[in-house]
Amino acid sequence: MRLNQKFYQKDAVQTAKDLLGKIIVRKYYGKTIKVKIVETEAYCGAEDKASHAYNNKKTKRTAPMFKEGGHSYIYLIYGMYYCFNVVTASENNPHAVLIRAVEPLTGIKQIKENRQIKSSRTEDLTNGPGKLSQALKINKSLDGCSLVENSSLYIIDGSAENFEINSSPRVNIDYAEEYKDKKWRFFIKNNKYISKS
DNA sequence: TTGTCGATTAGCT
DNA sequence: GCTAATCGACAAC
Repeated sequence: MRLNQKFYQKDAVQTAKDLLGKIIVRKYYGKTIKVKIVETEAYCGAEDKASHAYNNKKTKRTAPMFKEGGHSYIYLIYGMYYCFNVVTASENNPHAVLIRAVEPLTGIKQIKENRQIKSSRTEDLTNGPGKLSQALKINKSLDGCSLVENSSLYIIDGSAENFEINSSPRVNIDYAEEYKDKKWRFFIKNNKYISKS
């Protein structure tokens, strides 16, 4: 079942943990790809120095972060990769969860078409934020859309499997001073699709 | 209008 | 471990 509005109305840290094990559904040209979320990072409100929305900085790029929980926030990084975030909490309270890695479930043929990599390892297809966006054909046209209403990108419940959640400091945010050591990166323990050990 | 640089990745040493 | 690739958002002028 699709996750409802209420699921996203929590702070980013709580939602980041709750999103582990959930399924992202991506549809285009009549094709469907499903992947399981195995790694996330929380970016938490105006106080978080690692966040693009630190100090309530609202710009053209960060505007979706100020929407109500349940919208997407997608931006271009390093001129070549997109990062996919899920906006959480309430309107004008800029929380977001970066999806860092997923495990392919269905549509692996489509994913391989989108990725075009030399490596034959399935693990290399989606084990990083830029990789999974490429794999799912996620781009600016989906920026700011509602994951509760949109029919080509949304998130559903996972299976009732049990797993253990690990946490660690977030990746590549050395500039964030006292916030860089916060353990706001969450991942499923022992899953081989996470981006780094 | 211009210059800087990033919540990354792949390929090479 | 190191670094090029490649773009638009952002801030300074």
